[in-house]
Amino acid sequence: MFNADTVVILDFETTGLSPDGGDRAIEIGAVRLENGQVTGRFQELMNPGRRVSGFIESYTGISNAMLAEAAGNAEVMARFADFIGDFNLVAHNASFDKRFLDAELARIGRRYPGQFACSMLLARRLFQAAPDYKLGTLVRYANIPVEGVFHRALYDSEMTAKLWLAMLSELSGRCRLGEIPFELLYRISKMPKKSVPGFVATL
DNA sequence: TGCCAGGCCCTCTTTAGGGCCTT
Repeated sequence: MFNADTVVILDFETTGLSPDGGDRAIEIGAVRLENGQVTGRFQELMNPGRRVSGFIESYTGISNAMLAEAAGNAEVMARFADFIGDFNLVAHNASFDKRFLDAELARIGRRYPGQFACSMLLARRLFQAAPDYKLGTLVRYANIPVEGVFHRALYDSEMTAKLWLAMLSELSGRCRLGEIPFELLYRISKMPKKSVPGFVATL
């Protein structure tokens, strides 16, 4: 197998774009990848204690009625902190999900020790010919079958996991490494774009 | 009252501006 590291790939649905501006998580979805296989899934709605906008209802398909029946953020995020444990994390445009994860966990006094990698940054370096770097575009670019609706947390995390595996496959096809550790992917995702092809050729 | 993100990346750049990506 080309990656023996276990990673948790996650996606939040939220009330808006900025936790600093008062926005909250309303759904968390995640898959655990072990040896390239999905070995765990997590999906829960959470009630942020306020109504969400009509825009968010239509964007996510998550209604105020659905959230009214959900457990509160603290209860759900505590379960999610147990799920991620000390594994490394991945999300598409991770700077967004990391802000919400940090904010929601800070509210309940929980932390995570792993590194947080971004599939969008890695795609910009490994799929430089892609037309753009939206999750849906990259999934189609990598010829990953689409069989659900984007903008729900578990589905988007499943698609991000498949994209992550497609990038692992792409990289393993371009180098001689038998196993590609998370640390290497993380390092490539932070490298200047121009230096990536030359670096990969040395592996 | 009125406002409302932020990190990355490119370029007509670095004493900056604007588009992308996430909800």
